[in-house]
Amino acid sequence: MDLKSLNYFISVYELKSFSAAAKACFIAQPSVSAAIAQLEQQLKVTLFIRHARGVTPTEQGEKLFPLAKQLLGQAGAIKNVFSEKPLKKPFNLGVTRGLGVARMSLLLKDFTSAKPNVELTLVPHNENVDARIILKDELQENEQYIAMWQEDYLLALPYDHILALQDSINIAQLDGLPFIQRTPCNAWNHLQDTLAVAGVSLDVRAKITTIDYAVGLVHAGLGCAFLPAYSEIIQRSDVVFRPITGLQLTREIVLAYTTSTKAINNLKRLARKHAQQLSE
Amino acid sequence: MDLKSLNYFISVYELKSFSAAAKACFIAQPSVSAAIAQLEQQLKVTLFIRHARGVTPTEQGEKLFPLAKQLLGQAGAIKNVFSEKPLKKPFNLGVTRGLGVARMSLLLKDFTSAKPNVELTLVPHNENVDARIILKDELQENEQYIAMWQEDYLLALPYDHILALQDSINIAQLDGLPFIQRTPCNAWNHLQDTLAVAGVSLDVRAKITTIDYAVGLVHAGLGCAFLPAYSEIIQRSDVVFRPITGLQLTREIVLAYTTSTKAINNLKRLARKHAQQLSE
DNA sequence: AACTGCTATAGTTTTAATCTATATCAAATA
DNA sequence: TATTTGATATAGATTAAAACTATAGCAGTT
Repeated sequence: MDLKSLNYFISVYELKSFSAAAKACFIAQPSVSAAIAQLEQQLKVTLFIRHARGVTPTEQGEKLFPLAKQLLGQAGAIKNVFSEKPLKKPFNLGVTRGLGVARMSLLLKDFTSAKPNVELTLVPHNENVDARIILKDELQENEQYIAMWQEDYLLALPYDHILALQDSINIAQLDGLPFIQRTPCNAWNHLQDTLAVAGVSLDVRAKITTIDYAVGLVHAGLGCAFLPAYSEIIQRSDVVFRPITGLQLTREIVLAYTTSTKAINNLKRLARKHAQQLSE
Repeated sequence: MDLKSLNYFISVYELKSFSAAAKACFIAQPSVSAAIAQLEQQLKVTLFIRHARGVTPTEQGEKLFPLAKQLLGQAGAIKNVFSEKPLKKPFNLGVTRGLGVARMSLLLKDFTSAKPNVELTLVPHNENVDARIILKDELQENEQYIAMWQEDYLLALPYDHILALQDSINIAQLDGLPFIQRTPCNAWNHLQDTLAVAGVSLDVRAKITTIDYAVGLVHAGLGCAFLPAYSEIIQRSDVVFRPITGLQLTREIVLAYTTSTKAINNLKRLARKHAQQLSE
């Protein structure tokens, strides 16, 4: 298993086709065929079901994809570590909780790379800022905004949880379930209200502030959690996300600003780009 | 850049010798020489200074080592993902905050893999448990323990912070420094006491519960933090850890238990093994 | 000074990746 | 229904890369 064959795997996965992947990777189709077959042999799993027209990933293929993506991303990051370094200049960005460190890092990395003279400082979102990334609920009257990310709240389950076999979960099935409570969180309050009406109670095993840690504990088997299902936690193959029937909660994340400077316009552009990328 | 050449790099780095690495990797020395030269050309950096007898890593080589190690570790983990799966059976493990999700995951993965009939549940450390992993300070009278991890509290700095150029930081240099406060944390209280005596005050920019998030914000440039410097955060190349002169604080993490069952003995063995590994 | 131990270079051999050609199969189209 | 199209798999050839053996060159040790 090497980076190149994983790159071919990712390409096949995304394009659902050996020949398309071969084109994308500028090699011949039989090379892709052989590389995937070799990878399957090395990992002792079947990664794709071959059809007359294209391929579909197996469960194992689905599991490998985010892992391969991450590994290649990290390899790319290693290469980046050794390139040039820019100078800096203050830009205060307010951030609210639970935005997702990884996607924020990608955005902020782009922002600071695109303008080498910008020195970013992250501050709590209720301080004096140049711009801020917050929940739409948190917008103030003097602020304009652009939409960034929108996420449904879903039930996070360990991948081997019995309920993970269902496409969705009904309220009654939550009764007595070990649960990780995220607090403070409006959605949690909504969930509690809905459960109370239905006469359902949860077995709260931990109270956690950060989404990342909540996901980590779901994975470790501590219980389930009700979380905004954004891309970087959905991509985890070890945690499954399922909608709760009759409970539809969404949060919207926006870039808020009061005046448009050059740096803010640049950030707006990047925010749109990153919002678009993550919705694909 | 591929996994194989990074593996050779790691071997050279650890053995400080091309020929020793060649032996360890079961290839000829000139192949190692060529592979490292190729890697240096690809990354456009010099990784090792060649001596008549052996090599020493450059600053860039030092920087690449943890990154390469992590990448290879992750690649190995991908391979592990596709091996067999065991059945389960309850074992309640209490865990205190700030243990480090990654190293805990490795320990717990080993634990659950070694005994396929054990179903691990993580619970807060003050509940009824089979065993718990806690700070030594948190030990109770009826508990025995084995030592696991010991960590000095160090100042975490963004890698490009001016203070990062020093080997250690004196108290006066902390005055007015943007800071991420970790709370609740005994070491923070000690730090505050020491600073108060010295007439030094910090510019606290955020209050964070989790160590991981604190490190994330240090990296993002929000400020510095005073954190236990355990392996997985030390390995980050984007955050530098420095001792504070005249301030020596250490925390000890232990595996605590009241009775010895088979599963606990197995966990004890693994805890020792993991403690040993992380001290190398 | 001679010996030892190391890295680098040169040229050769081996291995792996990739190529072209084409068989086979299923889906789409006329 | 027959034909065409588009896809993956297999076979054999070609190319590129990895690794080899041999040895030069240099510094350190005895």
